Amino acid sequence: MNQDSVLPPQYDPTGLEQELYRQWERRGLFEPRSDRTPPGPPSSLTPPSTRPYVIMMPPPNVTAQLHMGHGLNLSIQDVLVRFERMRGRDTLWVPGTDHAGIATQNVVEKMLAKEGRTRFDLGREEFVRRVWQHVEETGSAILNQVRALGASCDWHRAYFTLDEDLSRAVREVFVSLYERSLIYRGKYIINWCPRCLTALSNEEAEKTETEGKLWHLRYPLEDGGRITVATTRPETILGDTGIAVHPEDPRYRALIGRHAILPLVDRKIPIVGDEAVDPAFGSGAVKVTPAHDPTDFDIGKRAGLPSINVMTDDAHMNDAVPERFRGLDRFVARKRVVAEFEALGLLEKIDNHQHAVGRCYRCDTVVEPRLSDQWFVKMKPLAAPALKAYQDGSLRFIPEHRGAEYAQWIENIRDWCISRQLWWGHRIPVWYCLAPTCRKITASRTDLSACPECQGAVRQDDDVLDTWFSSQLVPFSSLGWPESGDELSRFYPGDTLVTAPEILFFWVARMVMAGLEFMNDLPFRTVYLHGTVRDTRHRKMSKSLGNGIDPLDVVTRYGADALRYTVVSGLSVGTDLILDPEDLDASFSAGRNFANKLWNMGRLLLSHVDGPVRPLAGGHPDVVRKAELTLADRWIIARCEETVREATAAYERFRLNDAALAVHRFLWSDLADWYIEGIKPRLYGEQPGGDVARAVATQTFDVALRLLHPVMPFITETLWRRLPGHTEEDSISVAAWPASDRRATDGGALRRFGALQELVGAIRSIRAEYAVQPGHTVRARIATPSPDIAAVLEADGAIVSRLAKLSALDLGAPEAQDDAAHAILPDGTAVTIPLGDLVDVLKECARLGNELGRLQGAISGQEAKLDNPQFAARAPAAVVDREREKLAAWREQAGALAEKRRRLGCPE
RNA sequence: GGGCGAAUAGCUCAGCGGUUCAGAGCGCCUGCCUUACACGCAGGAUGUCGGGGGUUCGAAUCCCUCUUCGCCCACCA
Repeated sequence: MNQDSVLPPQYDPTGLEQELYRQWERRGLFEPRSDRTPPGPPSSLTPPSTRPYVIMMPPPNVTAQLHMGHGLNLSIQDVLVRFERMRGRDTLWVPGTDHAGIATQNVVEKMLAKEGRTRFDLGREEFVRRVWQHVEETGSAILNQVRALGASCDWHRAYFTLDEDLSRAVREVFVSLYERSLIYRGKYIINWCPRCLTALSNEEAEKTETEGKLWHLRYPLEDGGRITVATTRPETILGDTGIAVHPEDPRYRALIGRHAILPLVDRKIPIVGDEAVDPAFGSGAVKVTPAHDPTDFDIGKRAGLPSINVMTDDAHMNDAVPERFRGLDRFVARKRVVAEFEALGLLEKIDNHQHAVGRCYRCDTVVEPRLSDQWFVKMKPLAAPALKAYQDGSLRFIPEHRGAEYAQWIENIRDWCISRQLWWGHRIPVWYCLAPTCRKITASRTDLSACPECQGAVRQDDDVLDTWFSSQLVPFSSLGWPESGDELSRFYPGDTLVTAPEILFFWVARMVMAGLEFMNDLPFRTVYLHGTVRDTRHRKMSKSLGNGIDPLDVVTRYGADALRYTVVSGLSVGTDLILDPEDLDASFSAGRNFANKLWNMGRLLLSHVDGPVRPLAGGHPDVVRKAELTLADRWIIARCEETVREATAAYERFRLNDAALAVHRFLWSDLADWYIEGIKPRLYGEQPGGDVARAVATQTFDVALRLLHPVMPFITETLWRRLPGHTEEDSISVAAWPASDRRATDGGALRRFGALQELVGAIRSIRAEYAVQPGHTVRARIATPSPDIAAVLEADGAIVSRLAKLSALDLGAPEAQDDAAHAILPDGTAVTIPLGDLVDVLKECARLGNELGRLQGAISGQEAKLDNPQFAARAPAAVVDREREKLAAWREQAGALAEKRRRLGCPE
C-alpha cells in the first residue's frame, strides 16, 4: 500500500491538533472513570495508588491571555495527568478561572476611561454588570487557549470563583470563621495602593530594593535644644505625633517625657521610650507617625499617641496638614517639606540610603502604609496544623528546599487583610444595623434585608474579599462543598499541586490551611513548584518588558506538541526555563523536528505493514521464538525495555525532562538510526526475516509512542491509531501504560550490538576521512580478539555491511598492507580497508592536485608582479596593498589545500 | 540583616564519591537531496567541571574559604 498519497513527508499539526482535541472531549476521555482497567504488571518503582488522581489547575485570570508561564504550568500538569490516566488510575483534572478582583476591575475601568467615565459615574450595580458582561465576552477565550495546548481537563467541572456555588462556599467560610472570632474588623496600618484605591495584603505589596535618601532633620525641643530624627518619607512629618528613643539610650534617656515642637506644624509632641527603636540606626531617635507606618502605629499604641492621617485616598495631602501643603501629591509634598526644613536651618544632612519600598503587584505604584478599617483573618490558629503537616512529612514539596520557605512563612505568619475596596468580587457578607440604638453587626450566609436583632434597616459592607479568599477554597468548593456529596468524598483530597513558586504564599499555603480547617485533610500531598520562564538575559518574561512569548503563537507556528516537548525536555526540577523571544526557532524547532521525525518513522513503518502484523503479546515481542530474532531484534527489544523502566521511573519522580529525553533517545538514536536503518534489507525482502523485523519495529514503536504520549499527545495519537491492532476509534490517551517485562532484558545483546555499533562507527570514520561517496561500497577485513564478536559477525555481519556500506566483510587475521586504511577499536578489534576500495580518495587527490597547481602558478605570477620594481614604483599604494592581500589569501588557500591532501594521504 | 540555591562545551542544562563522569540538545565545521524524514543522514572540533585550600587509594561529585549570579523572608525609621 502506498501511504505517500495519504501521508505527506512534512508533518503539519495545523487543524489536526484541534480536531483530535474535539474528539477527545466529545468522547469524554478526560472525565474520571472508576471502572478503568487496573494497571498492568508494575513497570515502576512505586505501584500506582488505587485512589483517584486529582489535580487542581491554578486558576488563570478569567479575562487574561495565556502567557508562557501558563504554557509551562499546563504542560507539566498535563504530562502528569496523562501518565496517571494511562496507568489506569481514575483521574480528574479540574480546570478553572479566577475573577481576579483588582486586575479585572482595572481592565474595565480602563475601558470606561476611554469613554471618559469612571466607575462612580455608573454606580456599583451597573459597574458590576459591565464587568460581568466583559467576563462573558472574553472569559471563554482563555479556556480555549488551555484546550489548544492539549490540556486534558474535565471541562464539565470547570469552575469560576464567582460562580454561585463557589460563592456559597465563600460565605460559609467567612461566616464560620467570623462566628469563631477568627475574622475580625480593625483599624490597622495596611498597604494602600493610591492608584487602585484599595488595600493590599502584605503579599500583594512587593518589596523592591530602591535607592533612596535618608533625611536627618532637627526638631526643636520645647525647652531649648534640638533632637535629630531620620526619615525616608519627610512628608509624613506632618502627621507626627511623637518622637521615640530607646529607653536605655544614654543620649536620650533624660529626654523621655519631655516635648518637642514639630516644625512646619507647630505641634507639641512628646518624646517616648520604646524598645522597638534601634539606637544604632540613624540618629537613634525616631519620629512617630502612627497613621502611616506599621512600627510607628505599634509605638503609638503603646505610648497612647494619637494617629493623624495626612493623606487622601489617592495620596495627596489632606486637610489635616497646614494649608500650604493641602492637595499636594505626596512626592511633591516631600520636596516641599525638605525645602522648608532647609530654609529653617533644620536640615542636618541627607544620606543615600537603600531600602525596601513596597509596590502594588498589579500596577507597580508605591504603596502607602495607611491606617484604615479593614477585615482580617486571624492566621495563627489556622497556621499551626499547616506547619505540622509539613513537619510530619504528610505535605511534601518538590524541590524539597521550597518546604523551608513554606515553613518560614507559616512560622512568621501575620493576620491576613482580606478586605478590598473594590466592587468586583465577593462582597463581604456583613450587614450593619442602621438603627442608632442597635448598631448590630451581623455576618450572614444569606442576604439580609433587616436587622435580625431589631428588624431595623441594614446596610451591607461596601468592601469585597481578596480574590485569594475564594481561590483558597477551590480544592473543595469546586467539588460542591459545603454540600457533602459523592464527588467530594471521591475526589478530595487530591494528589498533586503544580504551580509557580510566586504563589506559594498567595495560594498554596492558604489552600493547605483552608483544607485542614474545613475538610480536616490536606487538599494535596505533593506540591510541585516549577521554575519561571525567563528570556536569554534571565529576566522574567513580562508584558511590561515586552519580552514575552505568546504560547498560542507558538502553537500556531510549531504545534502544541512542539511547545510541550521543548518546555518539558528543557526544564529539570528546580531550574528556570530560558527561552529566546527574539528567536522562537532556537527554542521550538527541536520539538517540531522531533514530531516530524516521528511522523516519518510512522510513514515508513506503515508503508511496510500492508497486511496484518503478526500479533505480539504484552508490550514486547516476546512470543516470537528467540531463535527467530536476530541480534538487532534482541537489542532493540532490550533497549525498549530499558526505556520503559527509565521513562516510567522518571515520570514518577517528576523528572519529566529525563523521561522525555530517554524516549527521544530511544526513538531517534536507537530505533530510527540503528534498528530501522539496519533492517531495511529485511523489510524490502532482500534478506529473510521481514515479518519478524516488521513486528519488532512496529511493536517497539507502539511502546515508545505510549511512553511519549504524555509529552506529545497529538502526534502520538495520530500515529498510534494507524498502527496495527488499533482503529480510529481507539485512543492512546487511555491505552495501557507499557508494562516492564523482565524477559525482554538482554544484557548480552546490548553488549554485542554495542560492539557492532563501534565497528560501524570506525568504518564510517574511515569513509568520511577518505571522502568516499555515499553510494560506493568498500571491502573491510576485520580481525577481532573476541570470539564473541567474531561469532556475532559470522551470524549478523549483514547488518554491519548494510550500515557501513560494505561490499564484503572478511574475517580473519589483519592484512598488513600499506595501501590500506586501518582502525583499531578499544577492544583490539582491527579494521582494514584496502586503499584501492577507497577509490574516491584518488579522484579527490587528483582534483585537489589540479587546483593546487593552478593556485601555485597564480602565486608565483603574483610574486613576480610584486617583485617587479616598475610595479612598485608606479602603482598607487592602495593597489599595492590590495595585490599583497590577494597574494596572502592565495597562499592561505594553497596551504589549506596542501593540508587537505596530506590528510587524505595523497601521493606527492 | 537573616535563610536558601546555583556556578560543568559558544548557549540551555544533565551528571552529585569510583565500572566510558567529562555528557545531551541547540549552535559550529566537513561531506552528502543515499526514495521515511535536508524539520534529514554521516563524520568532526570544543571544556585544567568558577578561584584557592582540605578529606580520600580516588572528587565535577564531600568539607572549608573566596568570587560572581539568582531566589525567599525581614517594620531598622
